[in-house]
Amino acid sequence: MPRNRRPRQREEKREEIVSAARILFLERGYEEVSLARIASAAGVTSTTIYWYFTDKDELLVAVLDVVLAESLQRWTDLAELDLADKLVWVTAELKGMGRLVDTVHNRRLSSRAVDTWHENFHSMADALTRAELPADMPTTDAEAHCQIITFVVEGLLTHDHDPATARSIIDTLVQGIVRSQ
Amino acid sequence: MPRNRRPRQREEKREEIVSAARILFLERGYEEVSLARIASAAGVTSTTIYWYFTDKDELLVAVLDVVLAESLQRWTDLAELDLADKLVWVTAELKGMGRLVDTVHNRRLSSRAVDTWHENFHSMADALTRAELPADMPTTDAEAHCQIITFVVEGLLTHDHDPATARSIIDTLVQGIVRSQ
DNA sequence: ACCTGAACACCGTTCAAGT
DNA sequence: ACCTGAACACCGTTCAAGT
Repeated sequence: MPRNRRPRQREEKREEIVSAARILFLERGYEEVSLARIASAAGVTSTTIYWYFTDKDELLVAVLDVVLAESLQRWTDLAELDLADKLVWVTAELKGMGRLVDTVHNRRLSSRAVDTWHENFHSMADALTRAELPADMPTTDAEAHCQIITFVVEGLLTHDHDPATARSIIDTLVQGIVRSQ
Repeated sequence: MPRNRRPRQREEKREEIVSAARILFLERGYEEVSLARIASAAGVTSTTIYWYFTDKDELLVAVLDVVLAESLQRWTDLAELDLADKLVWVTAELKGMGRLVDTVHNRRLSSRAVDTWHENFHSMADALTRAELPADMPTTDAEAHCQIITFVVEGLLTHDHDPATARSIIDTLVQGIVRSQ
């Protein structure tokens, strides 16, 4: 089926570029890695990247999408844990991702694509967090707690502490929520 | 007194560069503003900036220092407010500063100077926050609450919400702390 | 001591040209 | 459709030269 082969190859080349970018972005940081460096790691020329992505920011979004999808998949296995354990898991799972968080916050102001991804990410994180809170919690309180949880997780990711401190911060946070009921 | 005149002029020129950089960094963002643009706003050549600062990051640090010093000065007038009101004031005072917060987090990974400033900032913010918590609060709890407060304030600064939502988030946060006693 | 203009190495991006 | 090499406009930074 020749109709299938081309799209397939295109998809593979695209994934090679994304996975090269992913490794380098996580290792050295978005602004530190040139498209030329990514291209050579993916076995193409830097201009070739523009055949697959409109610009560097859209390549970043593609990387964010795969990273998020993988984490989201693992999140599903956590159903039986309580809130504190889930939050500890998230900070551990996304450890070493602090650079990407900073980059998203930074590029969002210059790139529509990154800004949109960021907005979508937060609505998703919000919905996921909301589901962890007691169903009978008043909406206003729940929304505030969601924001606080998100901010604390982002803070933990971007400021890295040792696991014990992180655990203590999360416990304190969760106790405040539980006690509010 | 000719011994005084030169240092004075040097100080003035330096301040002109810093204040030009400050305006532009806040308006358009650090990475969006070239040294050439700052230089022309300050009435010099871009290479002249290197006579006063070793690189662009050190100019950023100089801007951060004056902005922080001014905010710190105003902070002193708040002695009689309670914690929630102080936090609301901080988020309002530093409104429009979100860009700088993102930039610091971003550049800290590439610049020793920015990283050091960031560390100092957090020890200072920590000490200031600690002083707002009840003196009889156990150290571990107090440290955790300090981190949570800092993360929430940073989150509010970098994700801007309308004042009412910010107020509600801060109230919820402070209630959790008060109830923990 | 202070400031400049020219130059350097690099960057993301564009484009005409190839297959 | 896909990929390239050459070129563009810009960037932070360096440096030899001026005052």
